[in-house]
Amino acid sequence: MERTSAEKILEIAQELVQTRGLNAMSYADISEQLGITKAGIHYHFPSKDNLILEMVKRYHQNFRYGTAHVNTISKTGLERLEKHMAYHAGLVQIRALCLCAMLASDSESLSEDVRFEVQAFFNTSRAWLSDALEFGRRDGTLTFRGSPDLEAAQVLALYEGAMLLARAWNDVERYNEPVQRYLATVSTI
Amino acid sequence: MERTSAEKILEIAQELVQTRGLNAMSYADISEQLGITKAGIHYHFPSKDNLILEMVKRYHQNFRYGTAHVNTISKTGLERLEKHMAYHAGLVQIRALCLCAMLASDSESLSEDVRFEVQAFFNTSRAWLSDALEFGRRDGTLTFRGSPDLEAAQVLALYEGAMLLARAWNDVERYNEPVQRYLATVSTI
DNA sequence: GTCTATAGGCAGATAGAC
DNA sequence: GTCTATCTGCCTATAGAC
Repeated sequence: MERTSAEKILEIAQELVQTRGLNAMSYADISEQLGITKAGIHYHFPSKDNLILEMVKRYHQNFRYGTAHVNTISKTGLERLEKHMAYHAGLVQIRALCLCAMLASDSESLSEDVRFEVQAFFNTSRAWLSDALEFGRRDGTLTFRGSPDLEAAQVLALYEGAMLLARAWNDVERYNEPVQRYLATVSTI
Repeated sequence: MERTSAEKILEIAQELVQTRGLNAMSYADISEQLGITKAGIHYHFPSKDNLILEMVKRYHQNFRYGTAHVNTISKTGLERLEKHMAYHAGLVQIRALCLCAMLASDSESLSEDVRFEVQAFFNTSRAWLSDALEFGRRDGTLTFRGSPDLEAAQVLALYEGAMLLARAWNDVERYNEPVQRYLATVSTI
């Protein structure tokens, strides 16, 4: 199965949004990187809003696939968390933010449809984190007080914030420092 | 001492950047709210980059004044933290992000000068948080493991991330939930 | 200091040929 | 599906009158 033009567009556009922000990404930028004209992109995605909506849906779906994969290859809850954090370190290293974190900051420029999809993504993230935490508590690799769901909300805020701060220096250590410190406090090992 | 035009411009522009983002704020927007023309604004701030630079310097300075005031009126370290968090809840309520968090997300659109000022602001924030934490540890109202500086970095990431997430729902409770939970874990009371 | 007028560029989007 | 050509509108910024 070959990658279609629509998929290539989404891929390139997504990286541009994650690194530059919604309003600093243009059809001209995608056109330049992909090698087809702006009009060609409009054939696949009539409006920018439409493009962003499909982008977030795809990002959300890829997140589901990615976390499902992490679940299968990880033996412990701690391992799940570690892999999750490592993945986000990779984003920081290419100067990217989580797509939905970037769109949350550009929230006022979004259509209602996109805002709902962004919320849905964060709901999925929180639910997955909650599961990972609960899993780790049961297998004895993680320890924390209170409900996994509330702990998950806190972890989510922590690493999204850490990614944002790391951007100010373009230094992945600004992300790793607080995140590793958190992992050390919840890890029983 | 009356507020000068330059000050009014900075004030209005800052709120626009905090609520909409750097690239979604224009001289036309400021012009509309302030009642003087775009050319009039260019007289005070020749370029947008210049305007943003002055804005961040002013924001940083106001942060110093604000935290110094919090220090004088607070009896405990816990009280300092609580006031700090309450201030940021106010920002969330008007759909604003911390100015420097917003600019960190728009980092790729910034001049080097502005990026340095954003870093300086975060350094000041972290240092103040570290002091508040240490103060609280000594007065017995706060408890946490390890160095106040590393704890400060984590707290900073936590509430900046919580503000970002709260934006996705435009719901201050999404900020309060993780932040209050954090305060509960460090409070000895 | 603030105005009118305008330059020059880039944005998102469309029409119609191939 | 992709192209060339073009539209309209907004952007930052400047010139010059008052």
